[in-house]
Order: sequence, then structure tokens, then C-alpha cells
Amino acid sequence: MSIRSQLLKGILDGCILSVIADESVYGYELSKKLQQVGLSDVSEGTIYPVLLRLQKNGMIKGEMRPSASGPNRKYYDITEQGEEALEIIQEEWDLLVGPVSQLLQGGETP
Amino acid sequence: MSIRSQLLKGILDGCILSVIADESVYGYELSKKLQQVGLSDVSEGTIYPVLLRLQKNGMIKGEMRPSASGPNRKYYDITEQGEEALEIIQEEWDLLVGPVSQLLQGGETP
DNA sequence: TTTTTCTATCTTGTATAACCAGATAGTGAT
DNA sequence: ATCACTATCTGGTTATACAAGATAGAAAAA
Repeated sequence: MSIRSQLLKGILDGCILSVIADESVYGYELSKKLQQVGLSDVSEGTIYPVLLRLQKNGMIKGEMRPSASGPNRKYYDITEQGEEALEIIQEEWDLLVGPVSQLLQGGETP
Repeated sequence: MSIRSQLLKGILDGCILSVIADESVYGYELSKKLQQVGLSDVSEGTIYPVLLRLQKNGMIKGEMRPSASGPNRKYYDITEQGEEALEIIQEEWDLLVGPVSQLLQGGETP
């Protein structure tokens, strides 16, 4: 397993919520978008379980829509609950990044 | 489980390695240090298993030394292998922080 | 002296999460 | 027909963090 995948743990939900909050997307599209953004090794086998879990927890809603070129797509939209959760994740992320980056940059511990 | 603890996943090894790379520490001291730095809810029940795992994987070496005031302490030092692993974690962290922060900051996906 | 408090390490059990590999299926091009 | 691309989902495996508690030495307070 790559180290990258370990680092992803726990942040992936936030990333996916964030993309969905910005616009309606379906899973396959989402995986391409995350790869474009720089999260290059997030595969479908990882994304679909996350989407199902987020839906089960009421963070997002899924809706099947036909596609003009290919199989049906399941578009997801964020819920109110999902928006609240996303805000908390954003705050927690900001609180975490500072200390961790400073530690890893070899900053002396006081 | 708190969202914070989810975010910690995968980064904790790097944080601990980083502190040990800076100086010899024992577990109890390490937990205090991490709390000071801002990783406030990292308890001993979390840290000791990580230390044992890192040692088992050859990233750090432990050595028991007596204490003038209290029980014996097990000091840990980083190994060459640990330093190499830490460098990779640092690089991966830098690659991850940018995209994730931008996503969470509500940046539009292209 | 006894009790409490602080220091210090480790284990067991539990919940969550990400991944690999593969199944399933529609559409369009060669 | 066959291949390639789009699209979703599942099962089994492994890694990880955490809570709670067991164990124990040393010093201060009662």
C-alpha cells in the first residue's frame, strides 16, 4: 500500500463532500475530478463505498439520471446535514495542517 | 469518534517519526509534546501501539533507561530506515496539503 | 504509615476506513 | 464481433486509532 493512501485516510470524505457541495456529480466523474486536482491514486473502488456511506449517513442524496452516451449515472447532491459536516471538517483541517506541517518541516519541538 | 481523530489517520506516524528524528524521546514525553504542539487529543493508548509498530518495522530503536524520578523510561531513536521513510512522508504530505486545502476552501473544481 | 498523585508502559477489544480484484452492463468504434 | 470506454457496485483483506483498563515505581500529602 502506498503511503499516500494512508495520508488520505479521513480527509477523503471531506474532499468528496467539498466537490459535491460545489456541483452535482456522479461517481465516475468525481474520480476523474479528484485525479485532476492532484489526488491521483483515488480509484473507483475507493470512491463508490465512500459515496454509499455518505448517502447512508444523510450527507448526500443520490439520483439516477440517464446519460446520452453510456450507462445511467447516479448524480449526488449535498444535504443540509452534509454542509454542516463539511464546515466542521474544514475547521478541523485548518487546525491540523499548521501543527503537522511545522512538525514535518523539521521544526524543533519546544 | 471525533472527526479530528479521523483526520489524524496516516499522519500520526509521520508526526511521531518527526519528533523522534529531532531528539530522543520516550512515550510519555512524546504524548505531552504532541499535545503542546496542537495535536491535543493524542493519548497514550494511541501512541504506544504506534511506537511498538514503528520499532517492529525498523523505523525506530527503543532503549530502556532508568529515571531519577519515577519508573524506567523507554527512549526511542530514529534509524536510517526511519529517516528515509520520514523524508517520503514529508514529500507526500506536501503533495497532499495543497490540493486538499484548495478543495476544502471551496475552490471551484475546474 | 497509609493514601493519593504523578509518572510511565503496555494490552485487549472495537470501529472505521481504504484498497485490490473482480462482477456487471451500456455504448460506440475498429 | 471484438475492443475500448463509460459507469456502478461488492467481498475480502489490511491498517489504524481509540477507549478502557492493567501494571507498577516514586514522591508528596494525610
